[in-house]
Amino acid sequence: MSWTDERVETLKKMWGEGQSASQIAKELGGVTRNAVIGKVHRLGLSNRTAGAPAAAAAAKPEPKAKPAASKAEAKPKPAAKPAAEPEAEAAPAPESEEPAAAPAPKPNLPARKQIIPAGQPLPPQPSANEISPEALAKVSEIEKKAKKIGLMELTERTCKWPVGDPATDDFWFCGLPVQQGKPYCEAHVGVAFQPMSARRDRRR
DNA sequence: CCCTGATTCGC
DNA sequence: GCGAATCAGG
Repeated sequence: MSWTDERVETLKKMWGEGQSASQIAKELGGVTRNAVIGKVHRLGLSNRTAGAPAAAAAAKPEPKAKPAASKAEAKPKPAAKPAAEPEAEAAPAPESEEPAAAPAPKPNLPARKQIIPAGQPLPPQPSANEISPEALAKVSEIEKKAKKIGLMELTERTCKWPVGDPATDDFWFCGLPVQQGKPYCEAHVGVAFQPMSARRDRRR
């Protein structure tokens, strides 16, 4: 893979958005995070434009002539196509950059057909046992791949999700690699940290 | 150990 | 210019 214009553009964009080098590398594909970092430095944008780019520009207005060879400018473009470039430079107004730049147009399908109660005892609290079908399916699926480790094998980055009855032989911990920070693997994090379901239907 | 970016240096 | 290896943290 080489640093084509597009790839560099993606790199710039993502780096500007604060994405990590590894994330960028993953996105681009065919490169390692080292390559990305190396390129970032070569491009001279090791300094992320974050926080107050406008302020930095105002405080340090470099009277530098731009050697930018504008290819688009040389050609008189008939307004045939509104090929608008999302490139915004020299914006007088302070840009409010959103850290969450997810261009993924997720079709929020209301596939919430029914609520499936979790069959497993939930470690945190068996309170709101309302897990999305997807998450549940995910869990039962990874449960097959679970390393099924014992209490002694638990380390700081093994999923500590218990499965089975502790009073039985058939008891083990998931043991898969945890999601950074969390005590569980990705799948189990999904069911462990549910977005506070509206739990107001208390009996009274 | 996982991750982060920064730097070096042979290619 | 490129990026793996390495360094230096978190």
